[in-house]
Amino acid sequence: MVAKQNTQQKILDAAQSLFAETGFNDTSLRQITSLAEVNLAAVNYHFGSKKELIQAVLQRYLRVLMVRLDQEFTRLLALQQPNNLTQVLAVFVKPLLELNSVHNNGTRIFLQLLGRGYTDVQGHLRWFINHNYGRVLDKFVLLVQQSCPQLPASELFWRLHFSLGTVVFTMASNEALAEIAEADFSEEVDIEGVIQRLLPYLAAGIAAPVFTRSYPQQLSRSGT
Amino acid sequence: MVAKQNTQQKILDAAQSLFAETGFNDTSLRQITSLAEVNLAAVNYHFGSKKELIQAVLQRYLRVLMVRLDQEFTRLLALQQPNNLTQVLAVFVKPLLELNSVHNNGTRIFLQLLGRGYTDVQGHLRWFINHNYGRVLDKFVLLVQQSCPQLPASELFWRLHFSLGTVVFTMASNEALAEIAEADFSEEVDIEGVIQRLLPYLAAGIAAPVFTRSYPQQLSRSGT
DNA sequence: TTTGGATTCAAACGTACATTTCAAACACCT
DNA sequence: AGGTGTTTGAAATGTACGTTTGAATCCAAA
Repeated sequence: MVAKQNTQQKILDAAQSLFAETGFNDTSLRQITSLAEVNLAAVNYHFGSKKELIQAVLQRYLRVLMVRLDQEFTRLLALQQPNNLTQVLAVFVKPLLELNSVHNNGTRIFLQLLGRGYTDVQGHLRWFINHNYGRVLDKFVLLVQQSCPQLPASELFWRLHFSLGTVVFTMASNEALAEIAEADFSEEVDIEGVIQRLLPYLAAGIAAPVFTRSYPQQLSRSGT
Repeated sequence: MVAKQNTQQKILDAAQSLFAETGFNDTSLRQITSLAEVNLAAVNYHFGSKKELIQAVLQRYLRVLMVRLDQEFTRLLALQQPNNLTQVLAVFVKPLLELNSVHNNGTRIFLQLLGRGYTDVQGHLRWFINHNYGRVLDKFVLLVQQSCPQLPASELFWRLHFSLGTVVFTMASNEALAEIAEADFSEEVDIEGVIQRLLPYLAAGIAAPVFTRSYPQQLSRSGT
């Protein structure tokens, strides 16, 4: 009984690190089982397939995160008043940082996994999250809508996905960026610092004045 | 002579589409040569290896784009005065759209390739671009610095990479996003429209007020 | 028309992968 | 202690990949 849990945990722990670092497709079961020090067949025995292992790795975090996010969103919605956009975005911070209780560096690993998932296996993770947690995310969209009533729905759609891209890419490149930042500015980079740098950027981007047609015509005045 | 060019072109054309759609690692030479209707060995004969094919695909666009960007950056720098940030960002638009003359849908394909390259093969493309075109990009950073003199260098570094993430992720997910947008808002989505939507978002994010330590403490007080 | 380098072709090579198999080892229950 | 269902182990299976090979074919210059 203990042994089974142990093997599953060892696989999950090894898998998440390799997945976060190298991506899902570029990490082999042999690398995972070798790092986890378990037999190659253990993955298929305990999880069925590589695909299901990927889901299990993500679910370990998503389950915890989404419950917490749902709480926060529901709380803000209950206030029955428009909330400041930065406030709305800031509710992500605590639930995300609490993922460190799921596992060491859980926040960083989860966000890296998210980045990998959205770019590696095109469309799959997007569908999975929307299918399982769409109701939670709808609350978030509603909150943003309330705090930016001037924003058309389609513009909001694009800007939220721009923001998703910002987060996801930043986290997928986290290691490289942190290295450069430490070399060029000798500043220590932890995941919380990056998140805090992200918030004002995202808030300003989402709430930016909307584009009007006259805009690009002005720009291209010196040519077509 | 004609035949050789023809085969190389056919390979490049087939490869770029598949790379953009499926990613570099998840596209096999067999898929490429099958779509191009050439022999499997042709890739290794004409390009040496898959890695060199990837570089050739990217270089076809990078060469054209970087020359044009360099022109624009140099022109703006010569003005000897701070330029509006939106103006600086807008200089990307024309050179990017001119990639459509390299190939049909060249702009979309190149940006998708860029997205794939920055996330698929971790660090490789970043190094390649920095190594070959670092001097061009430095001019861009200088321009942004001039238009946002209040921004510390390290903050600028992060925000430019946030922006890179926004662009790159948006383009890598372009197809999925366009589908959703058309289904939910029945709006036609072309690459130019996405770029024009991106500009105000990026400009606002980059120029956002800088984060201060007291900031999150204000937030938890329930309102600004 | 012959020649010789450039290109194409079918086939094979070696490697790595996810998954399966089945016997051995294990843990728990009576 | 003995039997049962669960877990582990080493090995094999079949598939797909990037690359290589060497003969066949093409094509322009002699």
